[in-house]
Amino acid sequence: MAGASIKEVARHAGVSLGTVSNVLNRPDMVSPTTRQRVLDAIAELGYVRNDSARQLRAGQSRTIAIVVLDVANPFFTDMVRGAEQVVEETGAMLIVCNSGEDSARERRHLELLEEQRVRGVLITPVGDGPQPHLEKLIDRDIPVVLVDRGTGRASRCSVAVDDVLGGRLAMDHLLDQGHRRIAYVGGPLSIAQVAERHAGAAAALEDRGAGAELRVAATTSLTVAAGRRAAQDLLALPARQRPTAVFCANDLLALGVLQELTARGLRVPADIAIVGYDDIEFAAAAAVPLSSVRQPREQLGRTAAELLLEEAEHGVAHQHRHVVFQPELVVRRSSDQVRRARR
Amino acid sequence: MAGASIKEVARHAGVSLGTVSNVLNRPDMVSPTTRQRVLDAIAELGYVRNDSARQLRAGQSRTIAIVVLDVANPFFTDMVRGAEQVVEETGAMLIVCNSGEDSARERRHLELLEEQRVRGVLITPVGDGPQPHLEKLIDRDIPVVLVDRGTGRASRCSVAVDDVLGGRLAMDHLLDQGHRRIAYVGGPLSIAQVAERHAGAAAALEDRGAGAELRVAATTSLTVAAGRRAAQDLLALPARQRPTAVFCANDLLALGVLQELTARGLRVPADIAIVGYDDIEFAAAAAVPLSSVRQPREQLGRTAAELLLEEAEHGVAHQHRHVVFQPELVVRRSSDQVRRARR
DNA sequence: TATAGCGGCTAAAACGTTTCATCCAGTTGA
DNA sequence: TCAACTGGATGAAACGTTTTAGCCGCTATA
Repeated sequence: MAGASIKEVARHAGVSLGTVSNVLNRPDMVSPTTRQRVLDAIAELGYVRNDSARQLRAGQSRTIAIVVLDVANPFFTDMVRGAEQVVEETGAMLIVCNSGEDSARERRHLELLEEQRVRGVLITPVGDGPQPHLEKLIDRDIPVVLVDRGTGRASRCSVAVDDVLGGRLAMDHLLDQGHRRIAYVGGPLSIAQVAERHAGAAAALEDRGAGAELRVAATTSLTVAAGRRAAQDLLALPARQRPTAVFCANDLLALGVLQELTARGLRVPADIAIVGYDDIEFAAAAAVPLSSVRQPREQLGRTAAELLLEEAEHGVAHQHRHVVFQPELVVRRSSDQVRRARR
Repeated sequence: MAGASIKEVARHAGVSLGTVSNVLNRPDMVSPTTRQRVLDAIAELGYVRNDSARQLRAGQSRTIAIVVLDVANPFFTDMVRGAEQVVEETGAMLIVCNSGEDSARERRHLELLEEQRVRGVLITPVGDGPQPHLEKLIDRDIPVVLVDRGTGRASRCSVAVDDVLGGRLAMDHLLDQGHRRIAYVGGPLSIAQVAERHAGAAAALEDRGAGAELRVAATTSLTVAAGRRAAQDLLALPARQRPTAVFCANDLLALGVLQELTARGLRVPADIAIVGYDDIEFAAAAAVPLSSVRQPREQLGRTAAELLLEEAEHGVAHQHRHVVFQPELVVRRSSDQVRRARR
């Protein structure tokens, strides 16, 4: 029972091998009576298609992969859910791979995906430099869509949110609130999003921040724990260098900073204001509700998946596109001086 | 360049097909000089193994799947990370599938996984009843390990946390704090964890809760949004029926309840106390730090993966095991009457 | 000197599909 | 009555691996 092949089904139903295949793939090309005989045989033998053989013949799988930086970061899981919606409508399967911000793991995953001849890859790449493994996929005509990551490259589609603008929004807001010593918490800078959000903040400062300064507190990853450590570093500074506001590269960091500051007895935003990035669901529910730069998380995943499917379908005729969404600042208590007064 | 097969590599290196295969799979069986010739050819042609063909021949893939109830729930992503650690050490690949608490999607995923002849499946099943698709996998000798879900069945391994005990811990704590009208927020009850946590709470009440009552506020899913709706329902009750404490089936619900109560101007824990379940990272960082029943999230994933690999390796010789971890109550401000007084 | 053993390699079969060229028996049209 | 077509089925080839049996030339042993 376990492991009947198409051949045994054929024998059992007294028909040829090709006929069984037809029943499976274009049922209306076979007469109702034989079709039924075949279906009965299938049911009786508990036959299940062997996808390896199918793929081998087809040269391609019906699987699409999404490679994210951190599967435990709600920003990415929301993105995954968006992509899922689109992919599953087509009967394909979305598999989720986690690079964990580790470029060796990323490479390993891409190698395996290439061996599997996946139909396409959605990826938020770890590094910012040249991406030989991605190029290799593209050489093989496996469509690649960069997610949450713009690109000048004409060789692939991309879906991104304007991170420079996001950085500007956050910085402008903090400057508006009267802050003059501001820290940017994030890292590693090799992650493009981290660098661009910083660039935006720096540009805003440049434009109008006479007398203001932006210090970088580098982290090694984008997690709550890293945020806590960064906060410790900031608190170790001499009082007159200590920032009055912190802009974090993502919400996990911001939550970590918030936890550590609170644990050390500082008040947010009275002593130090915080702005995060992503606006994950938990930002609004934090001990002090977190101001954050909102990204259209599910939309990002949906759009990326749509571009990928389009490319997979149209092949060479496909025109690469670069979709850029606008972020939006959501001000909550963690950076709101007015409410602070009211508190 | 895109799509060289082993055959072309062989021709290019002037050697037979089997030799190339040997270079790939048991390099020391082939002499250094030919080995190098083959490796050169591989590099030059950009050859990449075709996993479909490999699997077809092997009859099995090197992929392990984990099917979770909600990929956006940090509890599950932590579990996934635990499983990843173990699986990747073996060179296999872990693919993450999301059933979204939807049994049709779960079935669809299992069908696809079966077609792919995955080496094994880690799953937190949606329903509690008989599980025909799981049985089907097992009939096919595909190992299945139930995660976060105990079972009496002898036909598979399982890894779980004692949910009845967890429910007891939460309820005992609330009773200790003097609460007498308590609500259990969770659902659907067809999810075993939901039912067992409730059972534990009910048992605790039975044991010692003279004069106390436990009302069930059923939800349709285990999300923040569902928690908010449940809180609205509770607030719609006449004042004298309104509970003074809420025990939630997971932390997402608890955060939702917390948000809604706060938005409606109620104080936590003064007006209503809350205890959650899972102790996800965000529980401690919530507006009011959340008491929660802690589960060993990553450990759960690691152990499950280890059991699965063991079964996959030893085949029939394998003895099914059922590992049960103990949960632990973490009391924070959301249910702490002492701190409430101090506040 | 015959024999056995061995390292290194080859040739061919097998895995389970899908597809393509054929074939066959009816039916239609002239 | 014959040719042309048609719907429904068949048989075989092909996809790219891995594995197994076997071959060949060499060395060590008796």
